[in-house]
Amino acid sequence: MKPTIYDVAREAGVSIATVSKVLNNNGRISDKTRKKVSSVMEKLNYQPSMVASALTSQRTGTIGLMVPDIANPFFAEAARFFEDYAQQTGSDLIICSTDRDDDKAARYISLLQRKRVDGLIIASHTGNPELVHRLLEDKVPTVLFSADIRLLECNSITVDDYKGGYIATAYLLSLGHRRLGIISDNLPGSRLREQGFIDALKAYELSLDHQDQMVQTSATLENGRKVARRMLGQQADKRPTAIFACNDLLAIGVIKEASEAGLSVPRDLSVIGFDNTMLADICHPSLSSIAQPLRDMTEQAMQLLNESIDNPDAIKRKISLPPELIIRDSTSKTPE
Amino acid sequence: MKPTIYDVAREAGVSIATVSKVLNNNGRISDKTRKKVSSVMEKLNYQPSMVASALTSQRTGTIGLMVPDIANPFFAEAARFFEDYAQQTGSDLIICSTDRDDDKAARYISLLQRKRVDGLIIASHTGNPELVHRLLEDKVPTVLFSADIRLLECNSITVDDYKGGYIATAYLLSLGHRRLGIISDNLPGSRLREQGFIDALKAYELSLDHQDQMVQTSATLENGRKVARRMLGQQADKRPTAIFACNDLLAIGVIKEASEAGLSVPRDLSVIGFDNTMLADICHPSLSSIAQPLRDMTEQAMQLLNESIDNPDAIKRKISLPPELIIRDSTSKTPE
DNA sequence: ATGAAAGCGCTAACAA
DNA sequence: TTGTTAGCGCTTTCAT
Repeated sequence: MKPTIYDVAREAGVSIATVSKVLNNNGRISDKTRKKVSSVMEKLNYQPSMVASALTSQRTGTIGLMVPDIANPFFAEAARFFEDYAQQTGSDLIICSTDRDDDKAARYISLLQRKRVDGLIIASHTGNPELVHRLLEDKVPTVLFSADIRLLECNSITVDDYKGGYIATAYLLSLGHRRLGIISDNLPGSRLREQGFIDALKAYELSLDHQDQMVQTSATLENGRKVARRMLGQQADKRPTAIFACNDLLAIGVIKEASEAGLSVPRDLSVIGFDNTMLADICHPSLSSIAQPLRDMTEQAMQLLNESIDNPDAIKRKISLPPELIIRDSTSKTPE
Repeated sequence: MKPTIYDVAREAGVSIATVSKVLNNNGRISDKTRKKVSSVMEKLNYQPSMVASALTSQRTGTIGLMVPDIANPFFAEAARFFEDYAQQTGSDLIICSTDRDDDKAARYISLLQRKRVDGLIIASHTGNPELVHRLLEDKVPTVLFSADIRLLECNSITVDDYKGGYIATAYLLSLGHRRLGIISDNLPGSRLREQGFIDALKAYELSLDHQDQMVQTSATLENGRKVARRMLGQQADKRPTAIFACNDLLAIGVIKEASEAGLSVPRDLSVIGFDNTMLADICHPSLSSIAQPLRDMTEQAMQLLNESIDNPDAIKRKISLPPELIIRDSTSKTPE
């Protein structure tokens, strides 16, 4: 069996309280006994049980990270940052993919609570605010990430979606484009991106002529293609010369479809995405995109979470960080 | 405070043993008390502490997954499968990114042991077999994933790397290519892929003329570009007409570099990758690749791990699964 | 500076 | 069928 604190104590000829003290480096311990105990620990290859210490200290040192799908590059990249920040405080991450399924999310939340995680980061928008509401009632330290529930008094970190939509659009307009299309998904953040899009058009005294210039779909490459097919199927003087897709996957779908339809990106069509995932670099032409400041966002989120863990009654904050325009090869000026 | 088993027992007018029994659905309990207890649990919103039960049962229900980097799509995709299989047994995953750094890996292993995870999946090749060796000595249920340490008697799941290298190469040869290049990384599996490459050449009575046709580098897009630059910089009748890259990222680097150098893929150069990550679909032209059967591999790995958890002395097995050739648009016949 | 002892919230063997 | 009780391996007062 694994050695316990008792084994160490016996072998070192001290009490378990003493061992605990050198372990946690608190209380006053003479240098001599500290050395003695330490050497015994070494010798026995003692690995203190965090499950036992969690039982007494009420801290597990693990935090739960809920994402829609860890195989999605945006969330995988975010998870990596979270992991790194967690590690700094000696914590680790349990990762849960919800597939944006409320039942699955509920089951995972329940599991994480039974595991007594110190806190929760919810990067998976669930359609159901009730889930988060219950967490708040139970005073479970929680922060929403890259998604917010505005009517709920909860911690959240988001990119400024409205501004992101605005600058993406303003950029396309500045390149001379006047017929724009937007493809968004069905998440709350995307409503804001759409609003930014519309307001940017207004600033140029433009507006959307017809439905087909603004469509919502769930975020897959295939859906990007489908929508593009429809948008680009219009006659040449009606179809958009630039498309703003609310995430990179959709944008790449557009690029692929355009290429296959014989349109050259960016010569015949400019495309801009959102999220600036590693995919933006990989597709061809490389994708201009609106970057979420992931590193800062995760850092702020962890900070908020840690504060919330230290003081569950701390006032809740909603923090929004600025997006950044990343220009690559999928956008260019209009011909004339 | 959160309600405990005592609260439930008191409220239901029974002993904690009874509560425990209805909780775990064992022992004989009358229907009446079961109902009573259940309703009290419901009413109090009782969430049994898994840390307490872990302390007694010696099972935490969590398994550790060590990967080089969870932001790497190959491992993110694998993690997703692992998560799904873990969920079936009510477990969850702690994910650790090692960056292939032995110290970091060692620290994570230590952390996971202190957390008393039920088992470890190591998908992160560490240069140091000693780490795994120690786990084996401590009888920590462990399985190596997509990497093996051949001299160590340990569980492992791998794709048949040799065969993968062979069929990739045989495929290129069947297309008429005779001047081939290979770019591999510095992992053990890649040695096998190289061997498969060489043996396939032999079967056509070909061999490598010179060093430049076979280079090793670490697996990044940028490195793929660098190597491609060198390979393709040779005069036209010397440079390879097809390149086998030992993973998708390198392959995509090659494609990007070739395009920029004015070569058309696949007309002027065929490229094939390895791993068949989602990136293969996203790049342009889409990438032919050797698929690792991730779903099967993860399933087998979880099965091996579970057996190993149930019986730490179970005999160790090394399982190798067949790769599959996935043809997309980055490969084609030679002109003549 | 060190130790005794009382929990933390469960499980499981044994009694009743 | 139900309850008593002794752990599981720690932390933390409170004595000494």
